[in-house]
Amino acid sequence: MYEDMFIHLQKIIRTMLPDNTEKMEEAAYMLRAISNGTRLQVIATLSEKEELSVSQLQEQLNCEQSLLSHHLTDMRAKGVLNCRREGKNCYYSLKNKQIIQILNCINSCNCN
Amino acid sequence: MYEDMFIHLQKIIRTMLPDNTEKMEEAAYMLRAISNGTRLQVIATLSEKEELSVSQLQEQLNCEQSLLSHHLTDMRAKGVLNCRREGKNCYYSLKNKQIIQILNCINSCNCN
DNA sequence: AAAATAATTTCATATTTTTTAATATATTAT
DNA sequence: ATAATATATTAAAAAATATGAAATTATTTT
Repeated sequence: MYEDMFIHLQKIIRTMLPDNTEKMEEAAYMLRAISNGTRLQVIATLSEKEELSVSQLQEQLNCEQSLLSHHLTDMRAKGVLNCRREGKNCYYSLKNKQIIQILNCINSCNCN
Repeated sequence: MYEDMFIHLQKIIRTMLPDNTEKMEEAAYMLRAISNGTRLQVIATLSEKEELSVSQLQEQLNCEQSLLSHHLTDMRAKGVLNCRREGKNCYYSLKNKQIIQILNCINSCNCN
């Protein structure tokens, strides 16, 4: 559905004004695609391992097969992840590594 | 409940590893506190106007009274917003302006 | 071709989140 | 004290999301 969720979200945020209800809804919709423990784990794992099959992810995350597949399918549909089939396996990777920055930027803000 | 959602989220992210399920869940929980159109609107509006009463926000966002109140109450509980009573009015403000950076950083990342 | 493996899909259920309506509380104005 | 205004709370309904089980598809191995 979405080519690249990060770029998409970025575009929305760039052009959004507080009173633009639609844009805000869309940005929220994108954020919700990652606002889940398992999904954050997927993102964090793939930021380290580059590419992993569903079963490899399953092992790492200790997540039930079907549930993980549901999450992966949806994250792919929303442009968070990429998927490549090789034989029996499906290898998932981050569509855009910059998505990690959503986490990193929070990390690197100089607070007081 | 949470003193400052941003700081809290920051701490979690700083110390989180892909395999730390609990931390990931907590980070996701925090992100969900802002992954909603109305809530993003509140944040964006308060980043411009500093402090607004519920009815002022209501007007700006064109959001039903009770619904807005629910959102505000929850965002306050999760440390996103601050609230100050003055007479009949309750003035809400961002607890930590850096929360805008969650949006801004997405905006300012140099892509590809 | 049958069995095995990897992953997705479908469907039903559970849980969470959002929304609405009605009521309650707190403060100020009359 | 009563009425009016601003906001919060409670309770219920509606909508969205997450979860798990079973069936299905795709590919490889035997």
